[in-house]
This record gives sequence, C-alpha cells and structure tokens, in this order.
Amino acid sequence: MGLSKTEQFTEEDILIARFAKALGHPARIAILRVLIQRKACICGDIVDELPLSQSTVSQHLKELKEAGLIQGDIDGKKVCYCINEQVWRQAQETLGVLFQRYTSCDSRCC
Amino acid sequence: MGLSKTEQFTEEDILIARFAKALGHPARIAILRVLIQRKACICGDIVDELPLSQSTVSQHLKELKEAGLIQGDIDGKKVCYCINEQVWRQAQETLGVLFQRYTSCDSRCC
DNA sequence: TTTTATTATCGTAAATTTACGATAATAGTT
DNA sequence: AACTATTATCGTAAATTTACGATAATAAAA
Repeated sequence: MGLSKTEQFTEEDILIARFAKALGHPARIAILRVLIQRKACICGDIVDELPLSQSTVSQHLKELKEAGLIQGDIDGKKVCYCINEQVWRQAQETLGVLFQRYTSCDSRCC
Repeated sequence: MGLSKTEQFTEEDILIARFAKALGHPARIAILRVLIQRKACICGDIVDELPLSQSTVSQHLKELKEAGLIQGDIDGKKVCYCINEQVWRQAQETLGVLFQRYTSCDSRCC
C-alpha cells in the first residue's frame, strides 16, 4: 500500500526509522556533507553543488527539515540552512545505540 | 521518476544512503532488534513478533539482506537469519563518521 | 514601481515501496 | 509417496518517492 502501519511499532523504532529514511538518499547525504563542510550554514547554492534541479534539491531540503535534521532561516532574499545540532545529536544517539546493541556474538549464523 | 541518479554521487554517499534506506522503516528496525536481542540468529518466527503478514516480513528481510546487514542460512525446513557482523560494523562506521563530522559550530544559524 | 534573484510550491510522470493473499518451492514427517 | 510446515515469490493495489519544468511568492535592487 505504500505507507507503513506506524501505529504498530515502538515510538523509538519509528523515530530511528524516520531519521534513517531521511538519510536514505545520496542527494540528502551530499546536502548534509555540504552543510557540515562549511561549518556555518549556507543558502541555496547547495543547488550548485548537486547534480539536480533547484526544485528537486528544495524537495530534499524539505525532507531533511521535516525529519528535523536541518533548519532553514530566512535571510533576506536567501534562505540559510544548517544542521539542527540538537536533533542531529539525537539521531546520532538513537542510531548509535542501535548499532552498539549488537555486541559480537560469534559471527557464525546458527 | 522514482529512482535516484546514483551515478552522480560519491560511492561513499551512495553506500551510506543504502544502509540508511534499509534502516528507514520501523518494521526493519524491529526485525533487527529481534535479531540483536536473541544474540544468536532465529528463523521466521520473526513473523510472530511483528504485526505484519508473513509475505511482508519476508520482503523486509529481503531488503535487509540486500543491504548486507543480515544474512540468512538455510537450516532444513527453516531459515536462520542473523546480523552480518562485518557489514553491520561497516554501516556503524560510515554512519558514525558522518555524524561525527559535524563538530558543534555554534548552534545558531547564519 | 518595475525588475531581478532566490526559494518554495504545483502539476505531472515514472519508478519504487508497502502490504497482502495466493501460490510455488523446499524439506522434513508420516 | 503423500502430507505438512516453513519460507520465498508472484500478482496486485494503493501510496509514496524522485525528478523536472513551470509558476508562484518573497524581498532586495534599479
């Protein structure tokens, strides 16, 4: 059907999946990389860095914003995006915990 | 169009996105959680733990397998899934590096 | 105020995802 | 050999995603 039965799962799992889903496209990783590299936030010249049209980049920015990972502040004619530090740390934490929860049983299966 | 222009992005970014995408659904997080909790691998009674049909769970398992995060070994009538330790660590590493690359500039934007 | 630049949104098309039931495929069991 | 249990796959439907061009919306500049 296309959308998940989100009600049936843990809040935690839904949150992790939401963060992961936002990271689930190369363009969005590339966008985040640009935002991280410049340390300060930059505006829509992210578009110039990506091999995608302006509208498509805008859509990706929207998804990252909806996941909370970035924020955009209007600065005159332009819009300034940057990592949302707090949410970023939350994503780092929740995903990190998931990964660490697997403490090497012997790699053989069964 | 539905699919990404994967050619245009970094191998690294594509890899990260692939891992993240696989983690981008609560059901798949739940599956991984089951596999982690039991430490050893278990079979399709994952189905009993999830609020989804057998075929749907099978589909999610397939996606996790295609991302390399899990592996499934046939054991007679049943199939035994478990975390693929090596790939798991790789995902942990690549995602971890991305997250750590952001070292708190002052949270204010612009 | 008209123009220009920047960004978001709308409309659209094609591919993918999610979900399920039904059915195959496989391997033990009887 | 027939049956049963387990899992994968097929077929299908609906929602979502990805992508783009075209157009709005906004604000600075001329």
